[in-house]
Order: sequence, then structure tokens, then C-alpha cells
Amino acid sequence: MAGDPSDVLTGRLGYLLKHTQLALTAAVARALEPFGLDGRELAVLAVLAAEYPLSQLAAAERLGVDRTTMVALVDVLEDKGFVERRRSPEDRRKNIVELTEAGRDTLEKAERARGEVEREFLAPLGKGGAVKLVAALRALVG
Amino acid sequence: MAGDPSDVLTGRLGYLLKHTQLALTAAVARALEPFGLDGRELAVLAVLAAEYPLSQLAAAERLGVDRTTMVALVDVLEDKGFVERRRSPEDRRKNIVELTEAGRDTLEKAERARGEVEREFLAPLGKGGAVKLVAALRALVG
DNA sequence: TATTGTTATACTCTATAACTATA
DNA sequence: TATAGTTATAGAGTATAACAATA
Repeated sequence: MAGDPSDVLTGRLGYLLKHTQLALTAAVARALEPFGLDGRELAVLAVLAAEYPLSQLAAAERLGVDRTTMVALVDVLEDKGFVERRRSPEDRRKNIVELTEAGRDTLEKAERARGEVEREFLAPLGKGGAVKLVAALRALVG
Repeated sequence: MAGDPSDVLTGRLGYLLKHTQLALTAAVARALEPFGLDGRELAVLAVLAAEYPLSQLAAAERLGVDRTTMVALVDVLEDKGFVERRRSPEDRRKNIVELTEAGRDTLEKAERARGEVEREFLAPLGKGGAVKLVAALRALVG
């Protein structure tokens, strides 16, 4: 009645999601290393590129992170030269976070690398299986 | 060229996996609250029930956690009365971690609650979709 | 010498509270 | 008064190093 030791864990959805995510995060981190970014920082750049202008708070909300977390994230990206803080003329309380030329360039290249890694990661599922997995995850959370 | 703001994140596999996992973890935690457990602790109980005897180190390896992490995990479960440490007679360096009666009882009930939550969580995918998602994740990591 | 469990310590990630400047 | 950004701080979660007991 105890269950098969070999799948007591792999039968758990939580375990599967966690370890799938860990494996992907590691693979993405390796692929992005040449660009001096991790996946989370790349997501910040992508959010900033997709919508303009975006204040720190607005960007944080899009990303689902706390505004204090966003401060550190922008600090890092600014140190790396990928973004710049600019005071909003309309509301001087706000920082508009702007991609630099290097930021845009790195975003484009790093996004391509991320796409490749994701495709490799999902390769075991076949083309159709990969598409279905993404669709399923979007249905659950997107 | 920047991409649609609405799916710059939901098009990222890492984001989808992370947020799916966060949502499930929260749902499982809520469901297990009456049992005084979280999903990770329940996984420990399940591993211990599936294979016996298991030392702390062996259990930690099954779970993929550090042995120092395992110490704290067993401490908590022991405080809650779900497991007991027993010195191995064959090798007195080892702690055999044993489920108590309360541990076995709680394991059974909590596993049922976890199963229900997972089914509800996956309900938007339909029966077939849910089975396929789990199969896909197992193919990627299991 | 090597292994198991333990403790102390540190590091990452994140959130809460309090401060500042602006509105 | 309320909001945006910042800082300080604290809480999880986890890993590394060192130690005690045992092999």
C-alpha cells in the first residue's frame, strides 16, 4: 500500500513542475552566460521593450515582483549598462526605465539563445508535444 | 519588433513553469493546512513510506535535498509527531527515520487531499490533457 | 580515513516597514 | 494624504565548512 518507490515522487505534479523548472532554469542560465544575463533579467528587458514608457512600479507589476525587488533588478541591469533610469517629466516620482542600445542589442541576441534552449529542452516531446505542453501551461496560468 | 506586451511573459517557458508551480504549491498548501503539513513535508512522508528502512541520508538523496536540509525537515516532522528517529543497529552512524502511527494516518489522508487538489488544478485541461501534461513533464525530467 | 548526522554560517531570494521626494 | 523609489531588515530556503560519533 505504500506505492512504488520509483514513482512516489515522479507521480507528484508539484515535484515534476519544480524539477522541470529547475532543469530549464539551469539550461537557460548556461545559454545566457555569454550575454551576462540570467533568465529573469532577460524577462525584465523583454517587458521593458514590449511596452514604453514603463515606470519601475509598472514594470514590477507586469513581472509579478515586489517594487523593492525591482529596485535591485534595475540596479543590476543599470550596472551592466542594459538600462537607464530617467526621471519622468510628467511625474517626477517615477523612474522611466529605458533600454540602452546595448540593452536592445543584448535582448535580441539573448532572446534568440533562449528560444534555442527552450526548443532543445522540449525536443524529447516532439514538435506537437512541445506546442501542447506550452498551451496546457498557458491554460493553467497564463 | 518588441513583441506583444500581453504575451511577452506567457510566451516564456520559464515563466509559465514557475508560475504554474507557484499556483499549484499555494493550492496544495491550502489543502494540506488541516493536516499541519506542506507539500514538501508530505513528499518526505511518502518517500519514507515507500521504502523501508531509509536513513536520513538515503531519504535526502531520494528527495534530491542536501543532508543538512534533511536534518531540519526531519526535526519538523518529528516535532509534529509524524516520524521518529531510530538509531540503526547495523550501523550506529545512521538514523532510520520511521513513520509513526499518526504519520501513516496523516500521510494517507493528506495524499488523498493532494490528489484532489491536483485533479482540480488540472481540470481546465480535461482528462486527456491532464494525463498528457503529466506524461510530458515526466519525459522531460522524470 | 570515510561516512552520517549535526551545527554554525553564509548566501540567495523575497517581502515588510520605514524613510524621502514628489504629488 | 497618497504614491514611487529607496533602504534596512528579516524571513524562507538552501548550500558549504567544520565537528562528533561511528565505521
